[in-house]
Formats: sequence, structure tokens, C-alpha cells
Amino acid sequence: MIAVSEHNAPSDKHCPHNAAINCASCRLSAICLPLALAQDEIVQLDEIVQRGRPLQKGQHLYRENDHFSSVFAVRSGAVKAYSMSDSGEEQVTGFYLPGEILGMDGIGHNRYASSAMAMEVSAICEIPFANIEDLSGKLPNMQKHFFKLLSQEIVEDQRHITLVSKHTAEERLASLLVSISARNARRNLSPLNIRLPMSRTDIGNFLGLTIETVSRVFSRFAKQGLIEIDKKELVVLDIDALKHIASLGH
Amino acid sequence: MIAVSEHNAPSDKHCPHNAAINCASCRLSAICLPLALAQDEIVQLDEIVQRGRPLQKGQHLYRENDHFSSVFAVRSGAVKAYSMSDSGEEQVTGFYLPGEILGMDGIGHNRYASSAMAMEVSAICEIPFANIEDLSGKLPNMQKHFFKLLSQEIVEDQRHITLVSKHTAEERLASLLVSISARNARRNLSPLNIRLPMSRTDIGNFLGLTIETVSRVFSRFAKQGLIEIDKKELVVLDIDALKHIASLGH
DNA sequence: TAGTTTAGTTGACGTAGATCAACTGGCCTG
DNA sequence: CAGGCCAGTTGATCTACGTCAACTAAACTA
Repeated sequence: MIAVSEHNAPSDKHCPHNAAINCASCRLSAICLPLALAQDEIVQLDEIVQRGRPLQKGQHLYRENDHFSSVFAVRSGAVKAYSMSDSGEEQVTGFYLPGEILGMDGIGHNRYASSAMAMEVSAICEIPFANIEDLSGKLPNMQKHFFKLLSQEIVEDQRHITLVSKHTAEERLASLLVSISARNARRNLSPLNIRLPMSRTDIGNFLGLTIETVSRVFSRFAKQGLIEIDKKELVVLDIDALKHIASLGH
Repeated sequence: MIAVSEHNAPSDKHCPHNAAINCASCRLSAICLPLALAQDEIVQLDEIVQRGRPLQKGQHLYRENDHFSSVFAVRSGAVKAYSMSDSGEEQVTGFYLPGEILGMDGIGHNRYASSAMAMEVSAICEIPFANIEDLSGKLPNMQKHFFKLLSQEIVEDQRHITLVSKHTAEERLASLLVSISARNARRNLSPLNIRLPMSRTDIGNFLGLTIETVSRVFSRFAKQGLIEIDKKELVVLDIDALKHIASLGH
């Protein structure tokens, strides 16, 4: 699916896009696939993971209706998934940050149900699904973990349905900010200093709002002293207030 | 989870709520779990499936946050799944008709993320998930099928996100009718004579609309000659028109 | 069988967010 | 460094759907 670098030789161990890395030593292992596996099991996972050269901003990881063969883990950068309806409009279905897995919507019909595009330079691990199935037959932990992953995506999607069908613009946006903040924290990044990798258009599309509304709500949050925002750089000033707004009923 | 009938003795083979049945002879086998299995594999599935006495209307199959142990197949009747947000409002996340599987949202965190309630008298098959995991380790078909099931639910949920965040009231309702019609057809029921097992409140909640809007759109569809509707009995007069509306862009 | 409750319909009116439009400031390209 | 382009902001207006309220008809109950 993605081009594998011809020279996998170690370059700079500290470069986040570096391909010369393995699951055991990856600093995302605690939140990514290896999470559920024992040391010797990680070695087996490692053998099937393919690490490609970084994707540039705007490049596709896969496209809707492509033949499904692999799921992917984000190692660095950020990826959006989106699908086109019959009528041709785009629906952003998710944002994927380092340590997160995407592509699982392809399992059901052997074709991806969405397209995936890098929103900035991103390093990706590709995991051929046939190998995952084999490994799952041998390692109960692996099978269990994948069932969990799929199930959690269902739960998240259902939460998102509630968000877009029952909540106001402010609640939706607060909810997104709280989510990104929490995911930053999971990676030991600052939960208050956020860089938004996605455009206003993507945010609006994801939340079922227009870019104008997104912009207005950001301005309102800033005016209320909840955040500071300059283009894609965002500082959370009052996370509790945001959490409160995010959990508000309609 | 559900009470297993103490007297599983055969009663009336033709009663749709009859518990004295097995997967191999169940007339839903072509669209339910056995779908992907070979004859001898179905026997193994059959051994772990528990068939309880029918649920009455309004009874719960499980509740949000209950300890997760089983997934369920609807054998007759109809079930709705719904969750409560922090703020206490209900969100209907799905309607489940005969042959369909629910409860998979519990896998991820070992607790159900939603509650499931019978919308009418319903017969249910319970399938303990631990047994499914065991069986999946032995039968690659079973594992594959479950991965597919989970993935398909993700795809459906994402379609539903698009529906509620980008489509008009008419498009949402047309889409629901087309979906129920197609699911009827899969069970060899009339795709045009539909009995809606759910209330207007449930429909509205599922589609992100108020009951008033649901009612008005039904009336409008009737006035335009697309449907005839009397309470829960609905006759589709122009399925193509409904499909067209359902696939419209915003 | 009258009296209450509950599901659904229909009408009048209000509003959150969409739409349309003007403007700003990077940033690229020649 | 002028000109065009794209992402984002802000304001003015419009509208689909929500809200509130009155009504009908089953269905339950006492």
C-alpha cells in the first residue's frame, strides 16, 4: 500500500519520522498495538510491521474502495479519514494521531470505506491484515486486542453520533478540544499547548458545522478567556470550563 | 444475562419465538452468525448459543455499564440500543431486527456502552463472548466473520454520522425507510409493507430529529404519494423516490 | 362508561447555525 | 515587490427545524 523505504538503514534514532525503529523500542508502544502483548509476542508483531518512508502533507495512505489489505498505525504526524457520499460531499470520519490505528473500516467488505490523507508529514506503520489474522489465531492476546480496538471504534463513533445530532456548536468544538488534549496527554505531550494539524474546513466537516461557525466559536471561546488561538496554535487556558461545556446536555 | 427457559422442550416448531430450535435449522441462518460457517462448524457454534424465553416489550436485554459477557442475536421481534450521555439525554444508537447481532460495543471495555430494550415481544439468542473467542482461535472462519461484523458496524455508524450531520430531515427519514425495507427483503419479507416496531420518539431520537418533525415528514411523504402510513403500519408506494431522496446531497 | 394517560398529528412562532458577502493577512510566484 | 491565491475572520440575513401549544384517538383503569 505505501512505499517501503529502500534504505532502512539507521539514520537518526531521535528523528520522529525515522523508519529504523521497532515496536519494542518505539516510544508509542504503550499506547499502540504492542500495548496488550508480552515481550516475545511483540517480536512476532514486529516481524509483520512494515515501516514506510514518510507521507507528505496531502498524500493518501489509501482511498475509498481500494482493495483492503492492511491497517495502519500513525507513528508521527496526523492523518484524517474521510468518505464521499453518493452525492459527492465529503464527510471527515476521524482524525488519527500518533499511536492510533486506522483502516479497520476496510475489514468488513475487503475495501476501505474511507480515504486516508496525511494532514502533515507523517510516518506510518503498515500492518498487513492477513498476518494479523494469522497471529490472532496463535496469540489470544492479539485476537482479544483487535476485537477491543474494533469495539472501541464503534463506541467512539456512537459517541460522535450523539455529539453531532444532539449538541450545540460550542459543545461539539469543546468536545474536540478536550479529546485532542487528552490524546496529547496520553503521549506525554502538553495537554494545554495544542497544535491543530487540521484545517478549519476539516474541523467543521468532522463536527457537522461550517467553517464560519467553527471560526466564530473559537473567537467566542477566546473572548471568554477559555483559550488563546492563533491559526493552528492553540493554548487551553481553562480546561475545566471546556470539559464542562463538552459534557453539557442540549 | 437473560433467563434461560427451564423447559426447553419442543412446543410449536412454527412459533417464531420458539426456543426449541438450533442454528442449523434456523431460518435466519443465512443472514445471521452461521452465514460464514461450514456445517460442522455450525454444530460447534450451536453448542454455545443459549436461547432464552422471549423478552416482553420494554424489557432490557442488558443495560449500559453492565458487565459484558455475551453478544446477542435477534431471532424475532425488534430491539433498540440506546445510551445516556453524562447530561442524561438518551441517544438511540441502533435498531436490531431478526438475524442481526448486538452487544458488540461491550467488548472494548468489558462493559456495555449502551442499553438494549425489546421494542416488542422478542426472542433472543445469547452467545457468550468468551466462547466466541475460544472458537475464533480454532475456526479461522469464525474469527474472520467476527472481525467483519465489527468492521461493518463501524462503517454503518460512520454512514449514520454523515446522515445526521449533513442531511435534511426528509433525507434522514427516507434513508431509514429504505434501510428497513432492505432488511425486510433480506429476510424474505415484503420490502413494501413495513411494520415499524419503534415509536416516533425512537425514530426521532435515532435520526437526530424531534417527533414533530418526524410526524410532519411522514405526512409530507404521504401527501406526495410516496407512502401510506397509519400508526406503525407503513406501505411504500414509491421506493425509487425514497431511495432518490435518501441519496440526495445536502 | 366516564376519566385518565399516552402516542401521534398539526399549527404558529422562535432560533441556532447556514448562507452570502466583504475583508484581512500570509505566502507563493513571476 | 506586485499580484494572485488561499485560509481564516467577521458581519448581515435567511431558513430548516426546534419549541410550545392545542388537539385527536387509541388504550388503560377504576
